[in-house]
Amino acid sequence: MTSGLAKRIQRGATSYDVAREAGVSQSAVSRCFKPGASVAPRTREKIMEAARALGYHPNAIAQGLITRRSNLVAIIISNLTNLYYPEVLAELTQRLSAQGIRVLLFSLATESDVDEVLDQVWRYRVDGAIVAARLHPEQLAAFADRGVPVILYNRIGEGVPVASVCCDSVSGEHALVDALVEGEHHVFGIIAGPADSYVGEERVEAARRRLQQLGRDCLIVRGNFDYASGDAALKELMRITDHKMDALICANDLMAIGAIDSARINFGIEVPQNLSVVGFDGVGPATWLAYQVTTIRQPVRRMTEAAVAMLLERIERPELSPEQRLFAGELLPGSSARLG
Amino acid sequence: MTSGLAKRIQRGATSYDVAREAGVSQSAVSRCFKPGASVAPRTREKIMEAARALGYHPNAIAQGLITRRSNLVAIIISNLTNLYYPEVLAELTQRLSAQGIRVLLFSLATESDVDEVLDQVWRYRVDGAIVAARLHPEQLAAFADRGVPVILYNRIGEGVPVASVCCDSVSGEHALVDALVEGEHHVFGIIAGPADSYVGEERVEAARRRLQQLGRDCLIVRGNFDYASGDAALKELMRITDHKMDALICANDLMAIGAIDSARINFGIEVPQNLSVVGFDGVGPATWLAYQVTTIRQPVRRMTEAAVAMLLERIERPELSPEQRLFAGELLPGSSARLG
DNA sequence: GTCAAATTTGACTTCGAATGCAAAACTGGA
DNA sequence: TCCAGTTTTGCATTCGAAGTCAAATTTGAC
Repeated sequence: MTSGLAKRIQRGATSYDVAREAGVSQSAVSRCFKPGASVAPRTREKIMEAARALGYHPNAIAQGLITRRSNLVAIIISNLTNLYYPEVLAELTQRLSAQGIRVLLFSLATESDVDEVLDQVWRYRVDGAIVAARLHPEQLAAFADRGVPVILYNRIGEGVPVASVCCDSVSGEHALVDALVEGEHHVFGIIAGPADSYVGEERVEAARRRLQQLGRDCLIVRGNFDYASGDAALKELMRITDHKMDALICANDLMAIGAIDSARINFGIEVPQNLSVVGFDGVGPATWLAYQVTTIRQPVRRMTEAAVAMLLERIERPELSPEQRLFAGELLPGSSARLG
Repeated sequence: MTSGLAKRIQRGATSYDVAREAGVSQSAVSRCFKPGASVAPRTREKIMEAARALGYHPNAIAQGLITRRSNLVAIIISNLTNLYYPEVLAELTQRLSAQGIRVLLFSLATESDVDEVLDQVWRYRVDGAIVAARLHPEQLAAFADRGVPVILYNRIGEGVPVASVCCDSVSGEHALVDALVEGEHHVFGIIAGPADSYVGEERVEAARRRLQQLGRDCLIVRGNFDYASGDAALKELMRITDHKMDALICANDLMAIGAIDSARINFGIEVPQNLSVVGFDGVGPATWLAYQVTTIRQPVRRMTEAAVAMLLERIERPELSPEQRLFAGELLPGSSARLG
């Protein structure tokens, strides 16, 4: 093994190296790695042998340049610490991988990062993007301008038509509210999500409307989707209802869990005997023995599958219309609420 | 705006387009986007103006090809569902982003995927990799062969010298065991992690040894790092100790939580009055009111910071030796154990 | 063995930005 | 105004694989 050869391996052998080693042209090597190309069996064998010997792997960067297909998809997620997203991310990544597509991950710490992130997204010429973060209409429009298909996850393009995959907040909250009302509750509280969360607002609005339709009032306190804010919001609700609240609707499971712990530990309230609590998402801890939260489980597998399928479709056929797919969640009865 | 121009924007304007628009050469455009290059102020202005008008963003793919620097780093994680990893992933991604480096994410569903993942890693000519998954020695060696720096996260290269960042299992478990022994416990149980987890084995071995040094026996049952296996392992331990176990050491927090719930709910055992439980990691739920797990909190921020710094150093200077950095965890006293 | 058809192969160009080098354009001092 | 020195600019080449097209080879029918 010459030093030149060793260096080649270090830097990554090229198709020319393989061609020389196998005594063929670079074109032949290229064809050999392209499924369905015309290469004689003997030639293919020689080339594969040489490729193995040199540790050759086609340079995806060079491929991307000439084919104008990077096989990269950007996944943009704002808060990975929301227990719901890691599962989504793992599913998306594995499904995309299975389709021969790599994931360029962008995790946003603050809103202001978005433009920097988009700059990078454009630079890498991604074939598409899946977004679970809040983007401005102009930012969404930029995707369309550049012909980069996007799928929004659990949010819709506000004002801009964008393809999206969502879990139906309205039907989910209806089911929860109906069951709570059947269960003979009198004072309803709601813990909302942060004001900038699309699903948070949608869920709360759906619950509030349904309660209204059924002739019930409710008090709303804002949280920010985490455990501590569930605790804090519960305290606030107990204060303003003079401890009379007996039904609590939370915009996600994590706040429901915070509220349950707070009720039990800070107030000595029994859940569900004296207070019914319901959540939304169906994340892991919701099913723990201590909580068994009554909640709506999002069909994550079906939703991620749809997101990937829709994205791939649009990469192949950019003219497809911005379909919105809405998935119904499943009511997990749990035991954190007395239902009718 | 001509149709040709519109198309250009669609496909992504090139430096030639910008050059033509600004009336300069492609080289000038290229220099204009390279920090510290020599461009006259007036020229720079013209170019930037044209770039803005055309929505030009340098093609990172083409840059990567010519400079042999993709500015991509692979992050390989086996189980994102382990509550500990999302936090690590978010930190790593944001820190790398801040350094102008993009993350190519690989999430492994099964062991067997590793070789496919590595194939892709080679194809994309990543500048480096951060690995929180079990790789065979030959797989690790492949990184060295190709001159791609790797940092292992919470594991070390078995047999192969590889740079790594770990949280010190031994000192952590020593602290926990010492405190438990001080707390007058008599029957010790351990819930181990899955056999293929490096940190799992290390933690259990450290705890077992320390107990032995202090003259205590212990019973070990294997779990797999999730909530359900904490529950199952607790049941098993209660059975084989004839309900006499009064101290339980878990290889991670999630199993500790499963065990606490199981003890309280399935056996009516008070924690920590009748049973002390300790964990490891310091993940979010460990601090919830219902648990307040006595545990070792890993210094995730410092660890991820170190991992990124070490990786960047090695990308610049590949000859650097495979340093191992060990971070001490912090004992979170919690209230799931009676300590001395 | 011949010849047309089918298959396989290689030369050459392309993708878009970076860079060495030489030419061009400035700068300021005399 | 001229010239040496400096800064700015453009030409031409490069990175590595894909794809077009024409040349070379193989195939098989007669």
